[in-house]
Amino acid sequence: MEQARKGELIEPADISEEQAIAELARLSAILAQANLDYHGKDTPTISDADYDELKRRNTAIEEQFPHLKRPDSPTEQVGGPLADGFSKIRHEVRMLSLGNAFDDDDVVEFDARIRKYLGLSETDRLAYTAEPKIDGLSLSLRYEQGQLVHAATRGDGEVGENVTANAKMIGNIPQTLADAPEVLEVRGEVYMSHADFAALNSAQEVAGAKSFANPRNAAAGSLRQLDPNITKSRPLAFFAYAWGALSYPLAETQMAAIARLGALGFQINPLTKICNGPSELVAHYKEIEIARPDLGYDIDGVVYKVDDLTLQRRLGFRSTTPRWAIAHKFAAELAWTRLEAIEIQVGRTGALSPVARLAPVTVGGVVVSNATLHNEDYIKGLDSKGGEIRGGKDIREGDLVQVYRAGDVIPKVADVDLSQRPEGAVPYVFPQTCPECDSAAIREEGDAVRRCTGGLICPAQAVEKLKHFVSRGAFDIDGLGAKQVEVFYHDDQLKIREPADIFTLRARDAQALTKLKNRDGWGETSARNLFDAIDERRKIPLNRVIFALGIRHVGESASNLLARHYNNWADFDLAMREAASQEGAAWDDLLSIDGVGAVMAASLTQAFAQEAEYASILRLVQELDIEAVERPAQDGSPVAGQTVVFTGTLEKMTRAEAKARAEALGAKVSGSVSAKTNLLVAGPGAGSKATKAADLGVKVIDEDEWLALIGDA
DNA sequence: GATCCTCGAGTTCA
DNA sequence: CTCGAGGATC
Repeated sequence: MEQARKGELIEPADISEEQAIAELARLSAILAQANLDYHGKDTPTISDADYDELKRRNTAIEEQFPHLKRPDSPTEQVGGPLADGFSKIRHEVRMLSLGNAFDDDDVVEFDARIRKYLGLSETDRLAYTAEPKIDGLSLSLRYEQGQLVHAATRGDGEVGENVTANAKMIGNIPQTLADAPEVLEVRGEVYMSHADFAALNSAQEVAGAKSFANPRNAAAGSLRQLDPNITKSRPLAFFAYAWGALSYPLAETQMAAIARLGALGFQINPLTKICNGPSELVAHYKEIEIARPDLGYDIDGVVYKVDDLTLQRRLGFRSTTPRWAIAHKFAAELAWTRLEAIEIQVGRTGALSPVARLAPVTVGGVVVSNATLHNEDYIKGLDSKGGEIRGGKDIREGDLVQVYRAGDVIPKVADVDLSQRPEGAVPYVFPQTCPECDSAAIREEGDAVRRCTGGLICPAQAVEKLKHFVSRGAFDIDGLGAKQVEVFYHDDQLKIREPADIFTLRARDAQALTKLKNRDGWGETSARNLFDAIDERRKIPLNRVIFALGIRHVGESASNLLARHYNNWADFDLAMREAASQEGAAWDDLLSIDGVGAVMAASLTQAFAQEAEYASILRLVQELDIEAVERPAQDGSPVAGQTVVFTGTLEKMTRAEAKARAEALGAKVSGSVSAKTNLLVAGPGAGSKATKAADLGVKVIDEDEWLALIGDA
């Protein structure tokens, strides 16, 4: 924020009215941005002192020219996120992502998988739709009684951002629909054409504004404007290709449903075509690939979907992707650049990860200067099973390497040009000791990663553990992000070396020579806010605490299972210590949890058996008020005391979730159907268990009926 | 024992 | 987003 430097400011008293107008606009923008940075990110972009100074200046000018006060004046904003951007909208039907195919074989496999799942032979007819995959950003439009009521971005698939006002500014999105279902969510892609993109960028240049790297960035930037008038001035368009919630089905096939959307007034892609079998799909893919440069908009692949909607329903979903669709991606853009150095990073679990430092190069519209090298074998040109990658060529410092962005995101090294290898380049020697703490770095038999054995002695591991501790699914303390934790770790006075230290920070600050509020970038208010935010988190649910401990193999999902099983800290703590011998009732009980195996159990109990680590855990727990997870009353639950078996694919919950939920309701969950079974919940793909249940006269219901039964529909 | 699926851990850049 | 690996299922 260059312009925010105090030295460049003119004294308010000297400025003209014109200058005041410009200055108020500028201050309002800077302060709004600072607010966003402060609340939304780990590191404030300007110090508290600068912030206060700018705000004072704003007030002074407003007092001098009251009539120039802006409607969005910073003085009118009371604390809190001034514009946390957009409100949130929960999608009634989740917005999923797609699985990927990278070559023709993947497409053949996709078809084979579906046929197997549906019980079709190779010769049975199975139609797919194939359409270009637009490279923009997805948007969900909700219409009620034919009126556009809201528009939301994909977000994390569950909750998106409310961009209704902006969506209404997009020319080819209808605001009203004639003859549509009472509820209709239309999904599609917002994009910008090449011509419009070029025109926008030259206009930006003339106006002295920054230009966009590519049409997708331009489209994303234009849709996520707080001022809809800016969106209006940007040439955005929308292709419809799917739907979410619906009051009645649009058609019986994908193709007909899309045609219906076209008839309702949405732009649909003319290159959508019915294909029978993998060879026709691939043929259409090649056609689209040839047409690609002349389409006038960016696409990054071709999407295949099972055409028959009944079959789509039968195929259902995996956790984040539908089984009935796949995206066949075009080869990623490649670029050659020099690999300047290989550096080693140490992660929370001690994993040594090699990273390539590259001479900056543009790949797919983004400047890349780092790339992941995964592990020791990857550098050598070996894959996990001892096979070869890059034709077995190893990577050396100084090499000319070809990089691409996997999934258009993560930079990787695709190839090495041996003819350009500098003379004297030697094979990379992977360190055998931790570069941060010099402890031995050991690679377990059969493991791909080498790990630092320093444990808590290793500063890198300690810092990464702390970063994990304050991360989103864990303690998530406002104003204490990864950056701050690292600073505090190294601070001589306010040292935060383990989680418990966070909670003693306020008390220790009171004793410190230089109090936090007197330091650079801090002030009275921000220091107090931080201490308050920390105190607010003392009361915390058990599952978050377990996750925050950062025990290897125990992530968010396992923490939820454990918390539900043990219900409160005292019981969990006791069980972990009793199970330390890795035998006996407590150990068996731990392993009986669906989703917990021997490896995870051993990792867990070790953390509680190891003296220093356990002491650190106790110091933390002492500072907290850990909430037991709610265990719904079991009395009167419709499944209390019953034995339930799940089989087939569950679509709305994982098997582990289903089991935990059923147990919470007092049911016993078993793995096989027997005479004692009361109920079988069968998803698609159920096999022998369903047959056996029928033989034994056990009641069989599907997932939806189950959810309705337990009142979770 | 093979195979499918999900989770955990690590990674980049705007 | 992707890889590796743990866990469940057949």
